[in-house]
Amino acid sequence: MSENSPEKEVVVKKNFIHQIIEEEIKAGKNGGMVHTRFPPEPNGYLHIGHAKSICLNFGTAQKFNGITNLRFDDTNPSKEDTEYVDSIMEDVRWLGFDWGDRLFYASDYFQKLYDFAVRLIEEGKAYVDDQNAETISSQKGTPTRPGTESPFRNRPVAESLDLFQRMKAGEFNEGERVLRAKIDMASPNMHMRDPIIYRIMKTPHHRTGDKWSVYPMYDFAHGQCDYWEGITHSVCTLEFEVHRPLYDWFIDQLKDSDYRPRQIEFARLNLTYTVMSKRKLLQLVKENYVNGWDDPRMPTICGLRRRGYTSASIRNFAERIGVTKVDGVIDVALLEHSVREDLNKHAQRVMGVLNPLKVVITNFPEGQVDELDAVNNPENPDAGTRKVPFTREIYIERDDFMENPPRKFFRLSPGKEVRLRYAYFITCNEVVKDENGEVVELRCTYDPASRGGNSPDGRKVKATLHWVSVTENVKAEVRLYDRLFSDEEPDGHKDKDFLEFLNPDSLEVLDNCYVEPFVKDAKALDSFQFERLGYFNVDPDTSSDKLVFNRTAPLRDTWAKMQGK
RNA sequence: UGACCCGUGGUGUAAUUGGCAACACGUCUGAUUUUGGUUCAGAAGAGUCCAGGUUCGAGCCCUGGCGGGUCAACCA
Repeated sequence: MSENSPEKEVVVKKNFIHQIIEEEIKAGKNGGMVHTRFPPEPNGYLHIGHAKSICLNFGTAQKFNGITNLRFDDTNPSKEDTEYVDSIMEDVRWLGFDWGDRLFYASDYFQKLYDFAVRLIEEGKAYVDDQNAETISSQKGTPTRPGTESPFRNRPVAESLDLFQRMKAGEFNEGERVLRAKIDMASPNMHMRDPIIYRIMKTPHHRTGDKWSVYPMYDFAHGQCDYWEGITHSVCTLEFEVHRPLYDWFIDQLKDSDYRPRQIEFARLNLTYTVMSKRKLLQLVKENYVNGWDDPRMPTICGLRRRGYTSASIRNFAERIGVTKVDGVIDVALLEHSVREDLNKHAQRVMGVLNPLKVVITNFPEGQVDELDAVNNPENPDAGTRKVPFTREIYIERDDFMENPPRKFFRLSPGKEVRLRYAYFITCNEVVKDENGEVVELRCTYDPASRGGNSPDGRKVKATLHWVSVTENVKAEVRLYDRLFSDEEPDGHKDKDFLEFLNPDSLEVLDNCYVEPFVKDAKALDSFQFERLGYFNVDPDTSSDKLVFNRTAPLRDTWAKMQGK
């Protein structure tokens, strides 16, 4: 119904990367071509932080009439899997982006990468090191102290060549030898201290099987892939800033013209009340703190989608937050605002009662069904109207009745008259309680002249209540979500684990809810506004005999806010 | 004590590249309303981390501090 709203395209603001590109184009660089790439590692599901990167990479290319490649950075078979490849493609597509026929894998370049490594050895710019991980690491030095050179650093080229070939042939065990670039063990940049560029791995690769037993490291693969694909702008997050000299060093060895990809770093997205690291998200899933990667409380793309977020709202959000090198934290309220804005314009309105309280209209004929007209979306007259059945017995929201109301409570209470949305004015005459003193039923009378919601005598009422017929309805389960963590920055505490801040009330399941018949044929992911309550969408758990809704976001609620004070 | 990066209302982003700080979210008023939603009108809130300097003029340039982040995986 409103999963996507492509008609309203996102206005792309100018950020510092666009500014750099504009200047380059003015200077005639790359013949005015802009070619970006989105390079996920297939070792987890995409989250809202990746969405920012996706929108940046694809959006930037679109802005400058360029193109974007999708490239899986699959250089570590021990962590990667095709399960993730599929979900990543689905998510990028759902976000509304298209890589055309430019789907690549770092593994496509394994042979070229290997050949390039051989060339570096031949040129005396790389060597095989026989030392183990601990030894190599101890020779690395520290950020303030230079490292020491490996005893194998100056072994004959022929020897390195032979050993590297035998590493590839599988003659050695994992960890026995590595290939290192010969750069500068005294560099103030740790990444330039003879970085390891190939390691032995015997784990089968999800695409190349057991063809290889040596795999390139990220630093040795990424820039070269960019180069071979003709990428002009290699946009990545801030933590790769210190890698840039190494990225450039490899390109320097490789390039045979003026062309070279340019790495530009930006700040990754952080959101209040959530964690964003893949490791932590994986932990939440593995240890069952949530129900899978697509749990609607997760900041994953699939979680947000299941929660009812539209791709348009995520694209708008990505645009709103901007792109800079300042690493900060975005208020989740901005994300929530983005969905409400989109859903307000597009969501079908419907009435649903979450915590039912039975109301008997004593002067309404028994057995009669009154079909009333209701507006489908006040923001969009073209959405038309529908019929809602009204009967002698209805449900209203428990919160909409108070026996002893405070001054500002406009809703129903003994003796008071309110409007039932699209139906009639009713007055509460009697409160029926059970033996515990709990209100179990209200007995009201209606004014037949107020059909449709207006009284001919011009009488005003302060409140309009939503309602659902006791006999004409669809029963449903509704899942209410709150933030997963109770702390603004759950992983921002040095002395406390982020799990300590898990919100025990992040999920509330209501299984005695009633919705008007209109929703009976709703399909998974369809979005609705339950009037006065919020936006809800149909969960895929829905079956033919059980309708399940997720609350995407509540409506702004000034009454709740007043009470909170 | 090293290298690199960053520092503008509560939060995020802007500022025609040197011309008296704007927009969004949030907050608070008020109006409208058959959703205490939406919409509309308005308000409060920073003098741009600090100190010097250049200049008629600095958030933008220079110098020096201070604060924060990243980097010592055979991860990406």
